[in-house]
Order: sequence, then structure tokens, then C-alpha cells
Amino acid sequence: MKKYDPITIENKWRERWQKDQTDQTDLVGAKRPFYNLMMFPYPSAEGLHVGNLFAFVGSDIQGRYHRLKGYDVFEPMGFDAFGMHSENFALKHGRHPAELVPKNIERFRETQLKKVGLMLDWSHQVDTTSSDYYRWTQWMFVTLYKNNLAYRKTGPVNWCPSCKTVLASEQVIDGECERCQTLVTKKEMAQWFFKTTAFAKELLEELDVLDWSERTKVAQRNWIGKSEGAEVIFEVIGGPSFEIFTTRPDTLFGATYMVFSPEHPLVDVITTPEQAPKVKAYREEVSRLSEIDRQAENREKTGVFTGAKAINPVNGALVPIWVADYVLMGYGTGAIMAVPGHDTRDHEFAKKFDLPIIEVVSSGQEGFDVQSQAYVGDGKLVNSGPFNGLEAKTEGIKAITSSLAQKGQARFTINYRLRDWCVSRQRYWGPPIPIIYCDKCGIVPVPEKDLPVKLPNLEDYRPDGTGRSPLARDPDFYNTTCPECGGAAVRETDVSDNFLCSAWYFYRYPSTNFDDRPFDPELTKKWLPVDLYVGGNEHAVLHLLYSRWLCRALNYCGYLDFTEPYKRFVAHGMIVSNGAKMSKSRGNIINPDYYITNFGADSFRMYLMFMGAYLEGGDFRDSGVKAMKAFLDRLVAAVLKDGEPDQNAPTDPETRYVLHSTIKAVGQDIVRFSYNTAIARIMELVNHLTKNQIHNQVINETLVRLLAPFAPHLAEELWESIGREKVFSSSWPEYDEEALRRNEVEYVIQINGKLRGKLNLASGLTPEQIEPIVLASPTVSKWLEGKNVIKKIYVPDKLVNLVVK
RNA sequence: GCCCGGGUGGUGGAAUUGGUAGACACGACGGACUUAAAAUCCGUUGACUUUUAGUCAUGGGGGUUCAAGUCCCCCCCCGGGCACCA
Repeated sequence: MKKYDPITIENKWRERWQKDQTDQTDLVGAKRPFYNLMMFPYPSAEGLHVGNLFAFVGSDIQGRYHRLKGYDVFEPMGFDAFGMHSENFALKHGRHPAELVPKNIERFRETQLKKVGLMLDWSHQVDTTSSDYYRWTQWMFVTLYKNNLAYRKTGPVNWCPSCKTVLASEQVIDGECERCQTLVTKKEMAQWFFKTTAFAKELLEELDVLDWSERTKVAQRNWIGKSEGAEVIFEVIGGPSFEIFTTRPDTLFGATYMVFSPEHPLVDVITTPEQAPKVKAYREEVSRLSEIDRQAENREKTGVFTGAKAINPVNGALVPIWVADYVLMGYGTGAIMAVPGHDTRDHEFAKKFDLPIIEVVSSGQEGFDVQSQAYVGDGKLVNSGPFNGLEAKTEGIKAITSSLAQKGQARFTINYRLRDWCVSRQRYWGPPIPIIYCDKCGIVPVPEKDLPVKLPNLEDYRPDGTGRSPLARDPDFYNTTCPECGGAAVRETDVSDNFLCSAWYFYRYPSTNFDDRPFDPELTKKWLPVDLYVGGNEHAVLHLLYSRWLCRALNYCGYLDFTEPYKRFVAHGMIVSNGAKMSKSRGNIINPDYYITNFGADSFRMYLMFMGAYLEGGDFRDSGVKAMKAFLDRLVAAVLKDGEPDQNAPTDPETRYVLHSTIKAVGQDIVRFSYNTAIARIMELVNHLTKNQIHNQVINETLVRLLAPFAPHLAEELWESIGREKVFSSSWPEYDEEALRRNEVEYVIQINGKLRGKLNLASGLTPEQIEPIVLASPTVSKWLEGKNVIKKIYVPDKLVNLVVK
């Protein structure tokens, strides 16, 4: 090879690697297992997005680097093909998903993924829509149910009118459906939930020690949303008692009214007959509001008096109970004590409805009046009987809660914002929920031996918006017999959220050969948890949270001996195109196939990694891929220069320095995902070779191996051209610390911190040896005329700063 | 409002622990080669000035330090997470 022709080379090595099964890992015999996972895509018909490739290539570089470092790397791939994205696409084209999905998968794999040069082990592919797989997805459901981690409940749930299904709260973004951006409404329905809240504490606490990108952890922390406080029992005069949740029990003496959420079940019980019509009207008015309207910013407070009064347990004061929609049923206990003196929302409400405001925490500020503004800062308790003088937020909280707790009227609690995961979907394209309803036996999970519950091939699979799945239109599907009593029974007709499919796929990869278990205990012990997971941060509170929860759940059920699925998670950045987010309307969508066909996968990979910091994202510019191809042309020309290369290791200190510092820097940069600087260092090495006409076998062998993780096809070809075999069975080059030591170093000479000159001096000189040289240097001496040196700073082998006056 | 990231030439972006700001590229300009163009190669390229040198420059304003893109305080802007969450 003299001229670099990427297409020929890439075709050649793709076939060779496939034939030699280069990328297939011996899972049983592996000595140093490294599980390198990337987020599997959903096979849309648009094909692979450049964002997918950016993610995959960055992950593949880690896989290839670890292989060169001597690890047995397992790098599998699969397809997340159940779910609304696939179904909606099929609907749009008037086709059936069962017909389109296999075609899309085929196309993804054969014409796209295989052309990128990812070292994927295709002998362990996973397809979530195959019954070999979703049988075990259903097994997860049954297992969770049997262990009391799944339950069915009727209540208000998030409903997307466009997708015609319910959604989990994680799938509602700013009040809109995460798939179609339609405004989500509330609907009262019986749905299946997983108890994600059961592990809220563990999921939150473990974040502190997880080796994950910080921004992913922060997103999860915010989502789980811990707040510490107390539950306090109030009693309605002549009625029941109820609990409220507060983070400020220290302000109990300032509670001048109570508020129930309109959905609170006690509202009907306590409302007096005189107030009943008003309360009823208010509740109806609220129920007509969309969630987004109800929680809109700056919305004026509304509410009505119930006629009932409660007794404040700290002082026996009678306080009126109101109903208002600024209190949400879904958080805490759905009822609050209102302290208008020290809470801005309560203050606003009290002003509007002319309710009393009492100061119980002193601001200590002259002229501050809680009648005009709530005080939320620190301070000492006042108007609080025996607790006056205590530091409110610390001593006050402790003292008041403890005193009530002794009488059984309060307890310290922690509230989490996290909701249980609603997993029912009234759609067709998903794994049917494996539950049977029997009049006699109630809810009966489908026995393991009867799994999978196969998804029937429905001609008409359109969602109808009735709140029931299309499967409810197929009597052949839902009519069945009870596994327990043998009597007539019906199946659950909803399918499960496809985030359940993706919550466990990485356990399946090593165990795809087993059809009698979801994952093999031995292989799981050897390969999991995943060593490195690379993916997008948009899944922070979706897939990444669900899969952490499921791992804990499977551990709780006794199927896993670890509690976190990924040892390390790295969130990559996002690519924009010419400074703007990619979108069809802007017309700046990047078609990866075009660049791969015209410049080769290696140039494309290299450019994707070079255009910006991998963890931050980058700006795709058309000219960049071409420039990268030109660089690889220069690299090929340098390695395959005419004439016999020098077989001896280089002796020139400068060349040795450049070579060994490049090895060191590229290795360090790969480890910290700084691919753009790693590639820049490789460019510098090539520039050095070209400029100095260096043609050396030892350098070439090093250069090719440094290049290999980034441009695998070209590296393999060059490796062969310089007389070696199988670059990925070789090793990562080692650097020689000795070569990094320089005999002569460039000193920066500063006067008063300003750069005034540079001097090349022998390394390792003492300040005493340097001083006369510096003072004698003409560039320096002219700055010293008529001045006194009052201070001298020396940084060894680097810098001298003279402070003069 | 609270919590995370960011803000550096014409552009994408570099800059381990405070120690030469602008690595590596793109683009632009000049030159070589060519009938010409493309490609390739060689230069120049932060701004300003009185140009063998100097002054100013990392969103803005203060500060610490011999020395600040980097540390501290205040403010502005962009991206992301949470948000009537009690």
C-alpha cells in the first residue's frame, strides 16, 4: 500500500476480522475480563444517528485500548426494539412493527454498525422483541410481583392523549410527553407499579460512592429529592386526626391554618354541611385544570374554607382547615400546616384570604415585619412558649419534634420526591404483562413454565384511547384459564414499559446461549457488574435510574450478589452541527453514511473524536472530516516512506523525547476520555517525523499502535505493511521515563511577573548556578538598570522571576 | 428561586498541582508547483502601537499573590437538572 484508499482497506479488514472472529470473546476462558458496554440503540428506520456513532466510537476506543493493555474485552451490541418509537414509526408508514423491526435491525447491523469498525461481538446480540428475550422480561415482572415489589393500584396517573397511554413520571418532561411533547393530563386508572420508592434511600446514598459522571449523579439526586422533616398528628375538632409533613417543625407555634390537597380523602369527611357546596365546586374546578396549569409559575393562590378546625398539638390553638390546590396529594401526606410568617407560599395565601400571621422566628433585622413578608432565614424562636430562644432550624426542630414525639404526636421522617414506577402501557408493541385475573383466585402471575406470554400478531394494533390496550380487542389472547384453579380467567392486556426491557439487557449479553435462565450465575459472577458504561446523560433519571433500581431489586430477591449494575458510568457530550442543535427544520442533520462512504470510517471516527472534548460534546463542521483524511494521508506517507526504515531504536534525544512523551500523553488522555488532545499528540508526532525526514521501524510500530484505538482498519493495514500481524493481539507501547528527562531545558525569565526572555540551560541547575547567567543575559540586564532586585523566585527547570524596584 | 456544568483568536478547541495563554486543527492570506484549477508542499495568522521592540488581551468588576484562564468576593450571559415538593 502506498496510497491510502480507505474503502478498500476497510472492506478487507472487516471481512478478515469477521472470518477470524477477532472480536469474539472467550467468555468462559477469559483471564482479565473487561465488560465494555455502550447504550444499545432503538432501530429507527432513519438509521443510525451521528450522535449514536459519537457515543459508540468513544466507547469502542476504550474497548480497543483495554484490549491492547491485555484485557479480555467483551463489547456486545443489541437492539432496544420494543416500545413506542418503533410502533409509532410503523403506524406512520401503515405497516406492522413485527414486519419493520427485523428489517431495521438488519439494516442497522449490516449496513451501518459493521462499517464503523466497532469491535462488537455479534455472537451475543440481544433483541428485546424476540420471545427468547422478552420471556425473561416477563420473568422479571413475575419475580418482582412475587417479592412484593410490584403492585396494582387505581389512582390518578399521567396520560398522554396523543400516544394514548399512561406514562411514568420520569417520562413526563415539563408536563409534556417525552416522546411526542404533547401536554400530559391526569386520568384515574388501575395500573401496575414497581416499588422504586422501596429503595429510594439506598439509591440516593450509594450515589456518593459511585464512580459516575458528576452531572448524572446530580440529576439523580435531584430526582430522588430527599427532604428531612417530621410528620405531625393534628386532630379535627369532633372529627378524625390526620398527619401533615413539614420540614420546619420548629415553626409549629406559627401555624395559623391547615391546608388539605383537593384530592385528600378526608376532605369529604371533615367539611361542614354549610361549606360543602363551595368545597365541592372548588374540587371540581381543580379537577378540570391540567397539571401544567395547576402548577404554573406565579399563579394566584386559590382555595376554600372547609368549616372544620384542627387543634395545634403544641399549644392547643384552634386553626381553620382549608382546601387549596397548591398542596399536592402526591407529596408528603397531602396535607400541610401553614406558617405564613415563615413560608412565602403560605404568606401569599394568608394575605389573600386574610388569615393571621404570627412571627415565631426572629430575623434579628431592624424593621423586618412578617406581616408584609415571610422570613425564611435562620434565627431564634419567639412566641413559642417554652422553646423561645432556641436556634430555630437546629435546636428548635429537634426540641419541638422530640417533645411531641414523646406524646406520640410527631415523629422524624424523611420524604422522597421519587414516585413508584408506573409500568403499564396501553399499547401493542411491548411485552404483555404476565398476569392473569381469576374471579376466584384474584391476581395470579403466569407460572414460569408458561412464559413467554406471546404477543399475538394483531392486524389492527392501533391504540384507541379507551384506556385499554389493543390486546383487549383480542379475545383469543385475553381469554384463558386460571393456573391455580383451572377456571375461566382473563389476562392482563396492557404491555409493560419498554424501559423494563432495557433495565436488564446487559445481564443477558453474556448469557444469550442459555434458554433456561435469564442470566447464568457463573458468567454473571465473572462479567458483572459492567466495568465501563458509556452513554448519554438524557437517560440519567430514566434508564440509568430504572436499571439501578432493578439491580437492587434482583439483589433483594436473591438473584444477584451485587447492588449496582455499573462500576463506572461516563456521560458523553452532545454533538451540535455548525453551532446549532441538529434538526430536520434547520436542515443541519449529519448523515454518517455519507462521510463513511466518501472519507472512510477511520477518518470519520477520528474527526468525531477530534472535534471537541468527548465529555462536553462538539461542533460538527463539514470541512473537518476531509482534513482528518488529509492527516491520515500524511501519516501513511510518513510510515510507508520510500526506502528501508532504520531498524534501530532512535538515539536522537529530541526524537526520543517526542516519541516517549507522546506514548505517555496518549495513554493518559485515553484514560480520561480526552480524545481530542490524544489525537493532537499523534499529529504532533507525525509532524515531527515528516519535518525531520524520520523513517524508523521502532517509531512506526509505536505510532501504529497509538493510532489503533482510533483508526482500527488503517492501523491493522499499516501493521501488516510494516511486517507485523494482528495489531490488536500486540500490546500498548510502553514509554521510557529516561527519555522524558531533558538535558537542556528552556527557562522563562520574568521581571516582575512579565515575560522578558527565554534561556536554554542545562537541566537540574541550582538557583546559585542560574543567577549569574540570568543577570548577565542582555535581554534581562536592560530591565535591571538602575533598579534593585528585591526578590528572586525559582521554579526548577522552568522559570525565574526577578522582582525589582 | 435552589443545585450542577460552561463563557478563551475569524472558527472548533488546548492549557495535571497558580508558573511562557492560544497546543492541535479549520478558515483566511502570501508563495511554490500547474497553461489553469484541484490536490500537495512551504510561510504568515489574538489585537493594537512609535514593529530588531513594546502595550493590551481568557464574559464584566474588585481582591489575594513575585506570578491568576486557573484561587477568593460581587455581577452578567449560555446549557442542563429540580421546582407551589411543604
